[in-house]
Amino acid sequence: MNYSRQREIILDILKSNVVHPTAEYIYSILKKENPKISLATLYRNLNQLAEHGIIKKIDGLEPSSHYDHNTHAHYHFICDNCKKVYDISSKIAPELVKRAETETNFKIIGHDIVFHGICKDCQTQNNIENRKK
Amino acid sequence: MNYSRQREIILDILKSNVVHPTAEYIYSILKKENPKISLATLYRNLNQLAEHGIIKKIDGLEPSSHYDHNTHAHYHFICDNCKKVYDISSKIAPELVKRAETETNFKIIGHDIVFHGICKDCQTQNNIENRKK
DNA sequence: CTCTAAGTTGATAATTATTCTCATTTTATA
DNA sequence: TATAAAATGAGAATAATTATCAACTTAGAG
Repeated sequence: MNYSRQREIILDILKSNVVHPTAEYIYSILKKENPKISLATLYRNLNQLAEHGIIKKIDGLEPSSHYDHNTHAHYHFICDNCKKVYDISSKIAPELVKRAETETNFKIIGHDIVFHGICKDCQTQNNIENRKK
Repeated sequence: MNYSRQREIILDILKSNVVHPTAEYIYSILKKENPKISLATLYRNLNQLAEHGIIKKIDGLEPSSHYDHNTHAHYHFICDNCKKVYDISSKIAPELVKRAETETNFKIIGHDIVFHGICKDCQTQNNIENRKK
């Protein structure tokens, strides 16, 4: 990764923000310092920084939502290979929420956990033909 | 909510699927039974079913990604009112992952937790002027 | 029953977030 | 300092989702 002034500014903005902003917000700050900067440059650099582990991209299960008829409290697992989404039961939930509430003093109404890794099918058969995306 | 044949079919498809599908996948099935059905109808009904708590929409923090310079293992809290995203530390993580692995036999590589509720600012000041979206 | 208001639909345009393309400029190094 | 690789800005393209609107359904009151 070569040096770039733009990337440095983007990283500075992220470092000075506690409430992990969206690309849109970062861009609004960015333009003050560098009105010519392109939105593509911002996205390119955010992705690049994330790939190099310098920042983290926070989102759920990529671009599109998934829909689940099971409305009981439970968690999800998405397979990195075949992209299928499985259920995981949630016995640990109440303890988790209590700890988070104590730590923050926020009122916690709900939470979602998404695990990812390799599902059983993809572990056993070297499930390349089902690779997605 | 009035009865609708389309909504019934959509719910049936969801109920017969263990690996919580995307709208796109549901639509592909849907068209076999009812080639005239509109994509808008699908999305309308998915949202409606979710609002009524009949199904669950699985995704992260709504439409746009957020970016975080803190790459240490930690969780997030998003305020339902002002939409700000805060960090929460993650002492419970190893136990959580171990339990999920035992339950599923999947290989778990990572996980994300997103809590939501009302942050401290929005609890104390009745923070209506900061309401977002 | 049957009339009517509210709910729902299909078709398609619009919107939002993000990625792609490509000619130009910048960076690192031989 | 020449040059290959990397990065940029501008704008077009894409993907997922929502909005619009006239026509059709549904449910309940009479």
